[in-house]
Amino acid sequence: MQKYDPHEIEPRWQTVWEATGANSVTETDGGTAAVDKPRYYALEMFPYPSGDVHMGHVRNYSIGDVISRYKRMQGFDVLHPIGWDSFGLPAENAAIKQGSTPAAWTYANIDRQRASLRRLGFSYDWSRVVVTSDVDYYRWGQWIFLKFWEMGLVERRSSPVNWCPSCLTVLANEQVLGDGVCWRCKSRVERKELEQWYFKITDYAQELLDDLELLKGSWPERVRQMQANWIGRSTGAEVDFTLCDAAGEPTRETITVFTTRPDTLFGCSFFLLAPEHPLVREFVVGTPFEARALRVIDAATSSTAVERSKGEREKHGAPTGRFVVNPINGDKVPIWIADYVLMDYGTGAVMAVPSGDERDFEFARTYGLPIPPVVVAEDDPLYATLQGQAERVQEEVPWTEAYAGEGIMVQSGPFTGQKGGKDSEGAQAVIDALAARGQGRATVNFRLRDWLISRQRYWGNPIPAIYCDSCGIVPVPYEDLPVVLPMDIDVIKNESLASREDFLAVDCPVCGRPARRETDTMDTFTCSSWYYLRYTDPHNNGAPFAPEQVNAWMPVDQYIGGIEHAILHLLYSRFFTKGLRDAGLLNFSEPFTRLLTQGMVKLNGETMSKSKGNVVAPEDMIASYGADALRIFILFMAPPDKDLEWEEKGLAGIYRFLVRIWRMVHDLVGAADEETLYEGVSGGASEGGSQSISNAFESTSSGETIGPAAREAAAVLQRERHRVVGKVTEDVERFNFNTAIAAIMELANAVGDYLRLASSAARAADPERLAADHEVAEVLVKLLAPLAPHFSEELWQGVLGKTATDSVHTQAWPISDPALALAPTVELAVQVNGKVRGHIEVALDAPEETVRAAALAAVAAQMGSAEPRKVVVVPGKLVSVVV
RNA sequence: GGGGGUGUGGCGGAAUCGGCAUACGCAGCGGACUUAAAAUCCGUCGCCGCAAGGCUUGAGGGUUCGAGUCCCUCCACCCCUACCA
Repeated sequence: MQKYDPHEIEPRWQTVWEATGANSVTETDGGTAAVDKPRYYALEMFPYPSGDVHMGHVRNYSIGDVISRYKRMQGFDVLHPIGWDSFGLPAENAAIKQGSTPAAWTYANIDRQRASLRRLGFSYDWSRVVVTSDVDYYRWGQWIFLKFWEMGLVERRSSPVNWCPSCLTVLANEQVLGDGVCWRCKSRVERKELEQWYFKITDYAQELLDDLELLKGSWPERVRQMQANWIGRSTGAEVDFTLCDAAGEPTRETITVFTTRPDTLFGCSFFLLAPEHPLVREFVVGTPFEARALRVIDAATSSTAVERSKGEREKHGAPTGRFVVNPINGDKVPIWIADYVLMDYGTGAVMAVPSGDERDFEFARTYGLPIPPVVVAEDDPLYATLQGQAERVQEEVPWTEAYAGEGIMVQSGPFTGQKGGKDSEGAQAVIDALAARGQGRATVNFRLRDWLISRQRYWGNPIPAIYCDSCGIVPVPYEDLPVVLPMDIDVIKNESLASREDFLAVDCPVCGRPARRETDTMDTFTCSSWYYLRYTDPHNNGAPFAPEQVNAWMPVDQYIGGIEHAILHLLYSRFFTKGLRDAGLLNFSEPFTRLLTQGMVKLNGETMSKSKGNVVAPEDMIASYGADALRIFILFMAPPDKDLEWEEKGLAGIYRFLVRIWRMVHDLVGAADEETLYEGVSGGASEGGSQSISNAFESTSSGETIGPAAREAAAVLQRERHRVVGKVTEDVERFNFNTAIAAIMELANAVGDYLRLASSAARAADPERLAADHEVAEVLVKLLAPLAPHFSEELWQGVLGKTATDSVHTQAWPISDPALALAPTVELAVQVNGKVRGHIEVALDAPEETVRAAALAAVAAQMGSAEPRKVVVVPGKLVSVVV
């Protein structure tokens, strides 16, 4: 018997599988002909080539590989691709640090990661690799940009953004550190008004929200909730307030606000504008209010969006000296500037109702503004006081905080007495009254903002636009694509696309005169928003993908990745899918039918990270125990969606498990010899010895038949086999890989019990026995095939005597016969008053009366003279006696 | 503040529909084998107790013949999100 040597076995099978195209899909003629196998698209989020493969990748890709291999054995034609998300800022930073170019650094990392993924034995179709920084890919990203532009989904407009004056680029909010400095150079980030490119994802806000319903049950609830919150739909009303001139007289102009509580309109005692609101300066310049107002504006605008939301909650504001008229009651209320009003939500203007809104309440207290109560809880003493009161109370309410809940409207003119609250009858009544006068209307607001996609960065996909002095901003014609990104930009010398004349210079496609190219590149999230579509047709030279290919494979049946992408990547991908559908290129609306978000791999309760110096390198683990053991271990230690605690001893245990199976399979088919059968484990740090041991073989008179205890063990094994096949199948379907592996271990334990009792000589002498044993060995190896592919293939072809054309990975998944999993008798627990007091063994099909009698007899002693009041018989489980 | 989640032995975890809590593994302990060690194999392993027995799924209550699981109250921790009008 050969020793289990993963270091020899694993590379050998990897080479064979690649040479035979074992992991490619079976369709042959471009996917147009019907394939008799059902298709299955298994996808893991592709890696960013930031360095070596880490344990998070191993976990992510192990999950995907088990699903892929399992589905293949179930008879599916499986698409299981891999690629690299290779544009992005880290490449530029690393290039500067290492004196290299982003391209050189990126492609070197891809090569290293590719080698690691190969060593792990993942069943990728290596002929379909997609690398987003390859021109063959990103040119189609440009094509999609143009398509979206054509559809009106691209917009170039001005808005306040985070700007790093040292890096000379806009930064995403998450790239601004908590104290308002650039994550890379630590210089102070500024708010700047800049023209940028946007994708109008808000056009799809409602559909992106509605379609989350389609994903119910197949996406984690958490992710659906996060997306729903992010989209943030609010129902309410727009209300038009009439603006007064500097003298305080009403004009014909109005300012519109959005509110979710029109029922509180009578409680509006002041009116707020965001510091960035264009009207603010107009109001205060040259007035006594100017100095104070400017201080508030400066303080608010110099801080970043992040700072403004994370800093202390103290509210700052200043009066503008102007007034508006409340359309519902004609009240003239002052306009203030407030730093908690956001310019980019709603209209940038807010009607303040301090009695009904916590923030307005705080602001009113700070600046001594009135707090008239308008919606009061019925059981609040204030309700009784105000109910019949004719005169309006503008003074402070006796509350210490605003009341934002449901209640009854008071001091609200004709609406007094109606129910108030969010989406209440009162709210609807107020909307109707406003609408009748043309001063308001029901509306819906979303928190979702348009997607700012332009970056002043070199290492990204160039935006295909041209600036012409006479024609303005012009799209690059489709036939002129790709706009090729120069690979040799010297980021160390601070070179950029803007400094490259050969890139910049272009003739205007409309008028033919000299023009300049756009030098901004696209956010890398645009690259990852459609890569899964390209996998279905990765070498297409005439289009991003052919409709028949993409529609045949998509949507992805199972998507697997980290929870950190719960919002951005997954939302952007959903948007792209809907956009491309509306472009007529796709016939589906959601890209990922099922989503699994895997947990993190931790060490001593902490996330592994280079900076903490607690990284466990997969390559080291492969070197010690092999890829198969590593894969099983990472799946065994926790359910896939939970964080898992790394423990090297656990990995050694899995290695021992594999060695044990290795021996058992040899033993079952009579390929083991006493000399080597129980040889020591040679993995890890220890050297193996070669001591054989004598087993407690049951002695038989002739040595040619197995004894009664062994026969019983064989019967148990047979039942275990069917039970475990059923259990593993169920568990893999549910992604409970940890319990699937535990079940295989249980089968191994049954095999061990059997082998210990039945001598190899006795087994060899009985052809029927030998055939049954061989079958058990095959089942064991097949169950392990998705988990430990090399190990299983070696046993399949090397020990079970199968041929190379008969790979274990093309075998049919084993079938369980539930009837054969059942023992002839079952043991039932007998409870007396809820406590287990005894056990009985009864025939599987024993009638209830028999079971009942046996149970009562078994606990007669415990019951004493007491008469049973009630007896509950739960077939196959227990008998519960009440006395 | 809002949303989501988690709490079970020394540790990772199991219990899928309300039915014998602690499967499977790790660590530990005892034994066999060995000059010895490693490895392997066998046994043991929730807590208290010499035992009989009692107790045990974050705490407390409830429903039920029966609750880790369902309901109520509370505690702790984690994640996400946040001046969204």
